[in-house]
Amino acid sequence: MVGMKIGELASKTGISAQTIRYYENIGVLPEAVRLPNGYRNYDDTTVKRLAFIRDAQTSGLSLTEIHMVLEMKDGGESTCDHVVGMLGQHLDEVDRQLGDLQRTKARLEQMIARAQRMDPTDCTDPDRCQTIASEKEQRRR
Amino acid sequence: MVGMKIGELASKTGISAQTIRYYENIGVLPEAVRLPNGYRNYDDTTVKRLAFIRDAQTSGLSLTEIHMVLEMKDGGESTCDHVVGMLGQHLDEVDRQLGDLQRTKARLEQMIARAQRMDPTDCTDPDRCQTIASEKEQRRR
DNA sequence: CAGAACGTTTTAGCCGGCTTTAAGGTTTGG
DNA sequence: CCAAACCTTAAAGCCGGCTAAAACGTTCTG
Repeated sequence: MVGMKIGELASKTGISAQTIRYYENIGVLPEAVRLPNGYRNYDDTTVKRLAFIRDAQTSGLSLTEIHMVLEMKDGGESTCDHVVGMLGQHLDEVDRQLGDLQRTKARLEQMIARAQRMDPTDCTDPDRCQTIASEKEQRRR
Repeated sequence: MVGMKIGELASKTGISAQTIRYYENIGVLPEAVRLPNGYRNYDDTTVKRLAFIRDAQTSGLSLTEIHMVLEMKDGGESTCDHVVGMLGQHLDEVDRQLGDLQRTKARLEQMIARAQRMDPTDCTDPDRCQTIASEKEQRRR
């Protein structure tokens, strides 16, 4: 089993053949070696590389960033410092998103609670929804 | 000040004129009344409606969902039950996203910690990054 | 030896929420 | 009276990460 075609690589990795070609297009995969008939030929290094891509994606890295890391690796540079820096930036971003999401959650819970103790006949203003209206507006009432 | 043109509405609400037209296109704003010269003319109900849209967006509702709520309101139906149901679904979704994000955060922290106690000369495998490689792979080493 | 099941390419579409561009018409200020 | 600043429309572009379609060539299976 020295090589495989794109379909086998796809079923081995769970990544569709179209997506694998797309990855080659945008550069996260190098140009594949071709068989005499023009078919792409892969070996296990590409299986590993795709696993790496999936891992990196799961960690929230974009394909562009993964591309950058892989380019440096392909160029033989040491990437650990760079990778750690990028991961730190990502962690910051994830923290920001967590904060946003927690505020959104609090908002939603407040609104649901408010809606449940509200008289439905209050729902009359055609340009306002008492349930969704901002807290500022709510306090003013 | 009985009416205003789109520019004034834009500066009053902080929502750009293009976006306001876009909202009219997709239906979250009703078709604006026109002045004799064809210019859109707005009053304060639209200011309120845009504030409502921003509030609903901040609560994580998509324009499509906001559109649905506003359509029901415009049709005179009581929307509280419906809105509460939608908010509940959103809360579930937000919880799911929070879980994802917390797992991602844990992953990132683990990777950063691992990278910092790692020997940079280990960074040799051209298809693997020791820092980003999956936990499963890490344990196997 | 047919036809299914692969492979190839280029191109376009999707999601959401805008933003930009092009090519005009109207109004306002000095 | 002219230019700047507003307004109008329709259409295209953007972000990311694919997915699908069309139109073709190759290889495997019965």
